[in-house]
Amino acid sequence: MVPQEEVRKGPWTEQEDFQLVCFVGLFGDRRWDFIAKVSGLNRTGKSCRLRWVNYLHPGLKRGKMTPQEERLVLELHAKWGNRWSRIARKLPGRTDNEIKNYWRTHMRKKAQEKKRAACPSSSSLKSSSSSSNITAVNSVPFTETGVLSFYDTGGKEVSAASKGKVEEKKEDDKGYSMDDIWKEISLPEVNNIESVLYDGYGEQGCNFSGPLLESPSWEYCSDSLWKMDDEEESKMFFPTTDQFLSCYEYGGESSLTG
DNA sequence: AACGCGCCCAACCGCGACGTG
DNA sequence: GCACGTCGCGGTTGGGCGCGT
Repeated sequence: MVPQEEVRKGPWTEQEDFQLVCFVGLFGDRRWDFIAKVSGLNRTGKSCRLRWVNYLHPGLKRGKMTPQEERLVLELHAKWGNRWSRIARKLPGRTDNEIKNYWRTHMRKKAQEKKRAACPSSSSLKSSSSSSNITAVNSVPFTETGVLSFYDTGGKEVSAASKGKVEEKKEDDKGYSMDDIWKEISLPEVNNIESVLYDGYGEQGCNFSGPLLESPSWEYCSDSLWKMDDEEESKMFFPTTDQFLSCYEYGGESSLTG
């Protein structure tokens, strides 16, 4: 499955993003190897999939986790351990990678804080940032020594707590290029995120049919591509090339040719 | 102002699961 | 039943950026 030419690695360019978005729009987000080939991107299907799932998917949220999401992550991690993708399915707009990264950084920090708290002698408690918002730290799977074994799966201490709503939040803290892309596609500003992380959110996958849906041109995929059943896939509507490309003013390089 | 450090996140890798011929 | 190709997941890494000294 190695293309003739050398496979590109490393950061994606806007042009590549654009191409990938186009081809995913045309062929769906299943046939990654196929997309990788026909798109002309010298990327592996794997790389394309990752880029789409973690960055280009229209339903993605960006920005910091809300306290509710943080709680949910804690809770679900305690329940399921490092099943990041599974956890991600309960957090609309969040990817497994994002959650994984979040857990890695934030929870490690918490572990250190807790460790320090357990050993007050080392009183250099400088920790600053993200601890302020988290209220459910108790459910973090610390070991008995107080040290968080980061990659230990949790599995206990499931607090029955907190199924919260995702609060509104501003997500503009980073002006990312893809945001510009979606803007270019004339999408409305993200409305209030009222998506409720209710208990029965369901294993059938995240449903972005709500306010997260940003671009009208993505309606056909926004709630199905994220985690799509085969059945849904078969029902899925794909626009024609013209329909799709017109959304992007393809060839007009008005949007994101770099 | 310069430097060092830590955080954050995008991307890669390896491996197992799954589907198909 | 087996081999091969593809996909998905979890773990890891490297670079950019912000903040503190």
